[in-house]
Amino acid sequence: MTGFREPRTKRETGFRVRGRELVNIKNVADRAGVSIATVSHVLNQTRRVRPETAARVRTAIEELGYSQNLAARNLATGRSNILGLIVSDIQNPHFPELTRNFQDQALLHNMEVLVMNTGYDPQRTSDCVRRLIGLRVPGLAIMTTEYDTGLVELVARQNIRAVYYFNPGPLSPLISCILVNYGEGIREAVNHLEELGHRQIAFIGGAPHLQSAMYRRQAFIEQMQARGEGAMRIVDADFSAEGGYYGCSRLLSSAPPTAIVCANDLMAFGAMHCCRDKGLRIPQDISIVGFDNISFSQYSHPPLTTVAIPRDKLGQLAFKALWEMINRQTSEGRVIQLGTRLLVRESTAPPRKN
Amino acid sequence: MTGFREPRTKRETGFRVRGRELVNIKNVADRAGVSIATVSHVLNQTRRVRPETAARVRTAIEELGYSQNLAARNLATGRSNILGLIVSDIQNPHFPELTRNFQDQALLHNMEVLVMNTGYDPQRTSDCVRRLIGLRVPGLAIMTTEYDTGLVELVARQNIRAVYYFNPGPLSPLISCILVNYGEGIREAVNHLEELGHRQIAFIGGAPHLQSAMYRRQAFIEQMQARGEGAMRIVDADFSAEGGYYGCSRLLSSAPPTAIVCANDLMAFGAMHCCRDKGLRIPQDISIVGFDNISFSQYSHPPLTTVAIPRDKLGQLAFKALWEMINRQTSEGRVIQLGTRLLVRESTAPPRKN
DNA sequence: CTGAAAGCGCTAACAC
DNA sequence: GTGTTAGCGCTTTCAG
Repeated sequence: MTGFREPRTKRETGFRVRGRELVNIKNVADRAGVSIATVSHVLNQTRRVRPETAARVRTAIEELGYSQNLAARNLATGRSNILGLIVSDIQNPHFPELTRNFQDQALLHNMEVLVMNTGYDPQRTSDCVRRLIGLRVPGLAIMTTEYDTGLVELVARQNIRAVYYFNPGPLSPLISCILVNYGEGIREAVNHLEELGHRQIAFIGGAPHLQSAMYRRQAFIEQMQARGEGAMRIVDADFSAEGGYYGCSRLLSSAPPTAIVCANDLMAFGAMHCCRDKGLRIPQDISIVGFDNISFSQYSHPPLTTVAIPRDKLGQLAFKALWEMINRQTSEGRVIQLGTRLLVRESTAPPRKN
Repeated sequence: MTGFREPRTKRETGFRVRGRELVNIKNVADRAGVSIATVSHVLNQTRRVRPETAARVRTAIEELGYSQNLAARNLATGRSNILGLIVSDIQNPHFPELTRNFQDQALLHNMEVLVMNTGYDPQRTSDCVRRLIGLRVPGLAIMTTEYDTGLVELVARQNIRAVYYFNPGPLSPLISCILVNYGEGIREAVNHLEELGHRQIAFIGGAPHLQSAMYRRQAFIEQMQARGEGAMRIVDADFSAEGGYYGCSRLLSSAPPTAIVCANDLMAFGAMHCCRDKGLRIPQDISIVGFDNISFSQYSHPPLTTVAIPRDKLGQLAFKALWEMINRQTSEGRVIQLGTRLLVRESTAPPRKN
């Protein structure tokens, strides 16, 4: 059936065969005069090794400049030390802040984080997931609010733990989520403006197909209706500063409102800029409220009144929830509800008396 | 010497032994009625396969929901499909912009990007490199300006291609770099202010141990001296908005300058904020210039005059240089010189007449 | 155009 | 406390 063949050439010189390792665990073992098992165990501290032996191994590692091949390790153990983190827009400061906290936590547990960017495209979220599946990541933080149908199932089928930033449906030992109470935040914002005396309040939303944009938009509508306000104007933009600018310019083109609530800070920046370009002073002529409390919001001029998501916690909580599932410390995923807090700063004031 | 032992249990049921793959290349091969080799070649298009055979394989892949194990692939080929990107501060918008471009390019070439953050700590740069070496990344973009001695050598010894954001010493087929002409940028900034009539120009620098901070600081000193200006005040901060704020407050505490050049935009934001807190109007009472042209600089109020690094190109150029080396399209690394351009916006104006 | 099988570097079960 | 070795899933050489 098949021909017999001499074993292929093995490493004989110090050079690499077929582009292989410069120095591997075998070399270290030889140098230290121990078996490769011992080296492995010293490296991973997976069983007791006599101190002198361990020291010899470590010396050999040092001398040879050995570095463990993680691909091999991952293959042998069947799981990778890389976690996936998928975000909507790495250029929106909200996400770097989250990313940093997530990474810092991961680092403490010797995990790497592969950050992927979808640009708010649900299709790309699934693409990213597929790529991460190939890497056999043990866990995934999907911190985008947009997703294709079937995404959650795709992940679960691979037995990968995941934390979502939206409601992924029924929980399981593989599924957790972090839910921000967008509605409450928007309500606070509207209440604040109403209490200041505003009646013409407009809203600049995110792209209407995004879940998080929908929630905020819907909450705005409900709150305004509850207040019995008819004068309610809504434009949809795209969560970017540019979008905020153009959204605002549309609002100002006829019957300008006295206050604008923006679905995120980035759009609020754009809106502030637009207002000034039209000669409106903030907050004397028009009040602006943002959402997210990205670190820049306090450095804008005037400092932006915004609905704060506890962003320092976001990345940490996501990691923690993921880690618990990966290490099976929970029989079931978690639902983490995150409240918001209105930070009143100088971009809001009572409307001008006419 | 060693005992004989029956071969360990093999996969017999559809279940996993020792936590292994749910579906692997073998399963696909069996299902398609071909050999493993054929599946591999269909997957990677590394040799001609009869169309019908290929189709059968693809059907099997589809039906089984097979996803290639990249750890195994990487182990077998001896190189990973992950590139490392090390940045100083993912929360400084300069870096997300760079990151995004780099990642977009990488994606086009089926590469993943592992982004790591050093927080401006040179020690952490080396740590990151070591972790990436373990992953056997084929290439590394070290876009930090701070580094330990020996870093370049550490990387080169592992035969890893790298692009640096500083001058790494002699080039080699493994080493490229992107050098921003900081000095020229600072000179433009100072010239601009001088031409407006400013004589008391101060400087807020980055952390003094960083190379990029040094360059900018030095250029400022030289340019001021060349102009024969004695009234030159310099404070060192840390490239953050907070740092800019406190640096500025120190400058304003005695003999306030009429203009401030900041070593990056983030510090300029902080400085602007501080000026306003002290009752100074920008630009009437004091002019501010930034450096980097992060996307927010045009949304600040007033829009920030800044020295622009062509940031859209930065990530792309870094990737391109790396890719060329990885594919040995160049016999030698590249030195990419990047010029800057002063964007005059509304944060600068002639000094007030006394 | 296709298949068999060696081997990538490591882990972990088993033997001593 | 330490060593031997099967096997992780894949690529790729060699043989048809």
